[in-house]
Amino acid sequence: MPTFEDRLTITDQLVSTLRDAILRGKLEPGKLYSVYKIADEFGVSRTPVREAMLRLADAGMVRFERNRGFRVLRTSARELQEVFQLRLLLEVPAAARAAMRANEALIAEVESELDAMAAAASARDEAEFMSRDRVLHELILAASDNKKLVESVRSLRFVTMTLGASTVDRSRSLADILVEHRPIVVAIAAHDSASAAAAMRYHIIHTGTLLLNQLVDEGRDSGYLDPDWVDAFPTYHGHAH
Amino acid sequence: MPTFEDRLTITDQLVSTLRDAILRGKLEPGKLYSVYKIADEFGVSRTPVREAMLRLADAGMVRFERNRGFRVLRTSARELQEVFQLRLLLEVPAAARAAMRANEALIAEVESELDAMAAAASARDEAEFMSRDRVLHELILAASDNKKLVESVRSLRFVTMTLGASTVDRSRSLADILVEHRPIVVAIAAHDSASAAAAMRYHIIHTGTLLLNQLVDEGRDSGYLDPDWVDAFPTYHGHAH
DNA sequence: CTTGGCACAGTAGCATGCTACTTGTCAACA
DNA sequence: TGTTGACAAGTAGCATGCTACTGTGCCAAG
Repeated sequence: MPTFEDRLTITDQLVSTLRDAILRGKLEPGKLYSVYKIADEFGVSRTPVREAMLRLADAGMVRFERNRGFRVLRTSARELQEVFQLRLLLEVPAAARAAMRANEALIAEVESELDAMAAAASARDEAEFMSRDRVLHELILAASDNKKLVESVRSLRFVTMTLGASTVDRSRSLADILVEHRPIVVAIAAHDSASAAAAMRYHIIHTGTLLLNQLVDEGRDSGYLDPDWVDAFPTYHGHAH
Repeated sequence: MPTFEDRLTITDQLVSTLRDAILRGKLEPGKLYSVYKIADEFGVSRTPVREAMLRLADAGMVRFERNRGFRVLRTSARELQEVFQLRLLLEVPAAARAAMRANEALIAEVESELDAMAAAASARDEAEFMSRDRVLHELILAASDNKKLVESVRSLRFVTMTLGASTVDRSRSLADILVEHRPIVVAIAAHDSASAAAAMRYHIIHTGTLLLNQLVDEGRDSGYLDPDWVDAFPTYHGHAH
């Protein structure tokens, strides 16, 4: 008896839709919205909208304000630093472990994903590129055989993705980021965990630095920034470079 | 004008209450419950109960089953391994950083907490002991100055706390666990980050091993267990021991 | 004894009703 | 002009109504 996979609830669909809306800037940070209006807009009742927003509130993307509405939260530079510090702690060892555990199937997958990223980069298709980037990182994380690790990083990444909608010339950054991924993939294919770790570390540091600079350049968030955030935690580095 | 702190919503109160109920075994793992009955029991409507359970479902403590109820999930050995692998990745560097950043205030706090743990241990007050243990770990994590790190570990710990209610002689383990905390605190007070990392690593490994063995001894979860889970990820160790 | 189907009770998911509270407006007034 | 205060609009939070769906038990047919 083929038990059908539970069909998605309206709430589940709204979580994705509304999260995308926030990430794409359709719901603007800092502004107040109401469950009433969102529900009308989507032609559903208030309940699933509220439940979806509560999930996003849990993830730190919005905040409910009693009897006023909910506010889309602006990612602060501080948060960005915290996220990239955690990604260093999690993804660098994960890359090393992926290199240790890599089999032919995984190697084929990551190489295929890298090719797709290259294609998206030369096509200047930023959305596709970012999507492929995410998948590649998740492949590497999944290879470490720890589901909670994958979930942790996934939720961390949502925080940073809010910034993707800003209007900066990315053509160069896109190529840059691509170049950083190749040594990770190569190291994994060669079962060279130290190199994989080093390459992943370099990549995450570079990406984080770019995003932080972007935030500062935009004049947002004059708050405290730790210039040494990269070396805040002692970590497994792979080899020095 | 003293803006009063928003009074807690019923949902917020229920999240704590119901989570405690699960951790204390009042809601039994594997059993099906219904929002209807819980709502009646607490004298509130179904909505806040449902919203609270949805938060716990997000945290992985329960799972809703369509038109059937919600099931309290049993922590599997697999999950336990994953949690302790992540805690190694996060708390060991955090301990090292805490040692680097420690000031008089922090040192006083952790030492005070350690004393309280010792008192609770000799009084065989397991609940108090576990509570102090949690606070000590959170102090160390908070010293790393990364709120998302604190939150990540906090949610990870909830998963393992489900096991606390089982009936095993803990008097020895209690003393054991206390002994492991002292070198962490001493290293932090001495600003010796390598020793702090090594002590934290040893502690987490020992605690994880104890809980895993307990699970296996109880015959639960015959599933796959990686005997080398400790060394799965290359990490910063502090010094060898 | 086995099988099948059929009524029945119980539930999540969604829709909607209701209320206390917050904020903004604007007129009356000092 | 500046201040106040009643009033209106809008909202989250909670309560409740409604429905399609699920598993269970009974009973009859084989």
